[in-house]
Amino acid sequence: MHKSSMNFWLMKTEPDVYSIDTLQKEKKTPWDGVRNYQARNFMRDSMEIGDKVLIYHSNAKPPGVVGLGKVASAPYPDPTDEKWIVVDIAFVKKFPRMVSLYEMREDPALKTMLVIKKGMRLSIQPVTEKEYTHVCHLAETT
DNA sequence: GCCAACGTTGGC
DNA sequence: GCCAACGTTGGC
Repeated sequence: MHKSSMNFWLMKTEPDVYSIDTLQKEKKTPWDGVRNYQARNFMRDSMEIGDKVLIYHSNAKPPGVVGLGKVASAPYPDPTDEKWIVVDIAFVKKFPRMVSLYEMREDPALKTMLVIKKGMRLSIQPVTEKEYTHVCHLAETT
């Protein structure tokens, strides 16, 4: 059974470990190190090549969405631990400015986003197309 | 299978 | 650096 509609995601990375700038330089990377079953299942069962991704800097000052990526491979074993899996994520663009967590929280249009919920640690989250588009729009406006 | 202890995430 | 929230581990 195949899904045909495009999916949208938010994927967290700690900029001290792997930032949007590194992704821009490398153009594509295996999204390794995911050690949470729910996040793994999203990669394994729901992601499709071409899905659009908000790249989010966690453990940053401030935290927020810094740019865009896209899913660039089918799932395959995590090279750092073959019990887990990765997908490749390709660089798409770096935003002219960060859309901070604070700003997303304040925006009524984004009140359903998972990332703004207290205690939400999930490192890969589905977002709606509307949320995705709205975050992109915020990034392109002041 | 329960659940207390422990480890991790990640905002603040 | 603190600690709330959550996920995992392991004894029973």
